[in-house]
Amino acid sequence: MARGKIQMRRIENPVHRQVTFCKRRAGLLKKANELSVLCDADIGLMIFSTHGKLYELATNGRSMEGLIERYRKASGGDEVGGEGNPPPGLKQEILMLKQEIELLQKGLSYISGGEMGTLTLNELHALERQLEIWMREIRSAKMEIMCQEIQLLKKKEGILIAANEFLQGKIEEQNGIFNVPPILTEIPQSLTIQNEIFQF
Amino acid sequence: MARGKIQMRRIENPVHRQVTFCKRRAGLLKKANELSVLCDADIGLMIFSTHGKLYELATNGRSMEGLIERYRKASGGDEVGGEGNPPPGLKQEILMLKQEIELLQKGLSYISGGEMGTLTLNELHALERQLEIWMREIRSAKMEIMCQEIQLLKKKEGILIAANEFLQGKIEEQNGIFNVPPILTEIPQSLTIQNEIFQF
DNA sequence: AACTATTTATAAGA
DNA sequence: TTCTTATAAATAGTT
Repeated sequence: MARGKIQMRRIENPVHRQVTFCKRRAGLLKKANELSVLCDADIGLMIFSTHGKLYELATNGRSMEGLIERYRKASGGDEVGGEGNPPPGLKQEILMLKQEIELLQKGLSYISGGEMGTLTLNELHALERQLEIWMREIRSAKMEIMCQEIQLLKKKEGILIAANEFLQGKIEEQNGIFNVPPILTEIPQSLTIQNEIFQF
Repeated sequence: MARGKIQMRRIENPVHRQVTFCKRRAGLLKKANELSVLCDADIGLMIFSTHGKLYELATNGRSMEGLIERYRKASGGDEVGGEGNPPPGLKQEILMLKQEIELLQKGLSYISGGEMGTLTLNELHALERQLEIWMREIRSAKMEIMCQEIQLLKKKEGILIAANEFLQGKIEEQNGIFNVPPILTEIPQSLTIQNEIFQF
């Protein structure tokens, strides 16, 4: 928000990221406090830095524990922990997933400052390949959702344009000789919804 | 912050207060999300309106419950622990990993032909970001290992070349006038071990 | 819900 | 980290 816009995604440069974290963390805490004071709201805020350090705020003299209790009551409370339902045929799937997660756990504990040498180069390769696959799958899932959305919006667009033309006709019909210019028969590219959807 | 400053105390007019609550609540949630995305931080935010209504945010695909668990460990920390004692500070790590795995499991069950609609687009975005981070980390871990290996191999190469030269000298010395061509004083680039390592 | 005149927040640079 | 400053964002008061 200054000296140029920034893209809303993870800041790659670690120094920049750290600086921004400090500044925006302070800003966020301030805003939370202001909202609390101005509107008499109780706010609990927990911020965990990438490395796990905690920054917290509980406003109006509340304790975080108290707010957590209230959260539990307010958020629908006790989820029935019960199980009752591995859809049959999925057990295979689940076993496979467990294995994949096992690999991932190993990878994560290695990555997260765990002991060196826990993972071999080969295991790292396997992990990387797995991640690439997952990433591709996630991307295509995302794409599918977005495409559906686009289809829907295009359909809506078509309907609106048709309606517009119809109304246009009506107006011209009623006005007889008055010549009313078309209102919207084509939507400028820059306003097309795709641009919003793909900004993620 | 507009059309005039306001005092930083409870807004008395209930209508103004409600309007401001809406606007600033939206702003706060947005800011929290931005901090999370830009700096890769996990954030939990609970807002209770004056009348007790809850508004919440848990970023990066985390669950509020998971964040609360992490909060408990990070803040008070009832360090007693039963057993052979995980090196302090690692418990944080473990909690974080548990959350990541939670997210991953969700993602995997979705990916692996699970029911559509289990994951929202937002959760997919979070997953994708997480995978990208892991991938980067794995790649740099791999790089480090490979670089070490290269160092090692270069050292070995140096030693072998030196030994080779030494033996060469010995032979020439013993053979007197016989002129034996050098066997290996330089390793052709194409045979250097780097090429094998980097082909992954 | 929209609209803007202002106030704030903050990215980049030092 | 802290300060500065040009700019982007948020938002108070109004319609």
